[in-house]
Amino acid sequence: MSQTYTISELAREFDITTRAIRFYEEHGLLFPERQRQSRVYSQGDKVRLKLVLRGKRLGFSLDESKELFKLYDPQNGNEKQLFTMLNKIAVHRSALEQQRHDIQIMQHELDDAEQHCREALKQSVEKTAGSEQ
Amino acid sequence: MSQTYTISELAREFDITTRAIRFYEEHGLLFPERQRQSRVYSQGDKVRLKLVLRGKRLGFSLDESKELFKLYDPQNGNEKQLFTMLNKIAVHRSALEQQRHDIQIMQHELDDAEQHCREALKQSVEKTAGSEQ
DNA sequence: TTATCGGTTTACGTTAACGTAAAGGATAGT
DNA sequence: ACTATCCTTTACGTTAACGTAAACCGATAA
Repeated sequence: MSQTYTISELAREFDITTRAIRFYEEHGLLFPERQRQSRVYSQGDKVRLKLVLRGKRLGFSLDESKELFKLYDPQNGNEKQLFTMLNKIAVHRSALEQQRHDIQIMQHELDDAEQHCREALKQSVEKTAGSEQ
Repeated sequence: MSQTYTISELAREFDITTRAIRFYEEHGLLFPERQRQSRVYSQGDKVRLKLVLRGKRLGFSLDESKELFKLYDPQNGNEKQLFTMLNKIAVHRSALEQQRHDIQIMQHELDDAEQHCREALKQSVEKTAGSEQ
């Protein structure tokens, strides 16, 4: 038997609320089983949850993450569908490239901002030192 | 005189609606002047708009972008504020690092997905070829 | 002069992603 | 038996980021 998890275990581990986890299930991102009435989450559920949260950090909507799930699992349909998939993969890929680019630029901007900040701080400290007796 | 822009020029250039642009102004991200009643956008406004949209692509909220503006412009306050700024810069920086990491992983996942997809496609094509006369 | 483009304000509508609260079942400890 | 601790469902509330529509002003081309 592979390990399973309760809803609050997952909530603790990923630092989210149980409400959010149930919400993700409601929207078809998780599929826990049941013991009596309680939800029991599999490894697969945990992985999907991780993917959802990673997507969120990149600004993906839940629907977009759901789309990615479809791309990841090997549900190879007919040829037309496979081409559609390849297309979607390409689209996601270029979006990620754009993001990488955006991040690089922002990092440089933060570098500049930090430098300006440090210089201003230096000035400030010197002035203070100069006015001391 | 440096160049200025009308609202619809910016809308076209960045492929957004004028409504969005006015919304950003309402929330203190842009500060166009007025000619009669019409808004006139400066280079600075254009740059800020670009920053906002870049932020959006990375999943930043408008408030977060607004915060970044404060970090970028040289409004060096007192020392305490400067330290606060350095702190915020560090926080943003680590968020960007996290995102870079997330992107790398997702890119690998897309690689895998594409490979699986191509293999399935190959199988499918071979089967079709085999059943031809 | 009338119609057509922009542009404007005001204001209500919408969607996503939960938060929050109410009311209650199941089980374990005292 | 009582309390506490998880879990459940149901349902209304909230925030961000606009969309959409109505009603209107000002310049300009026919």
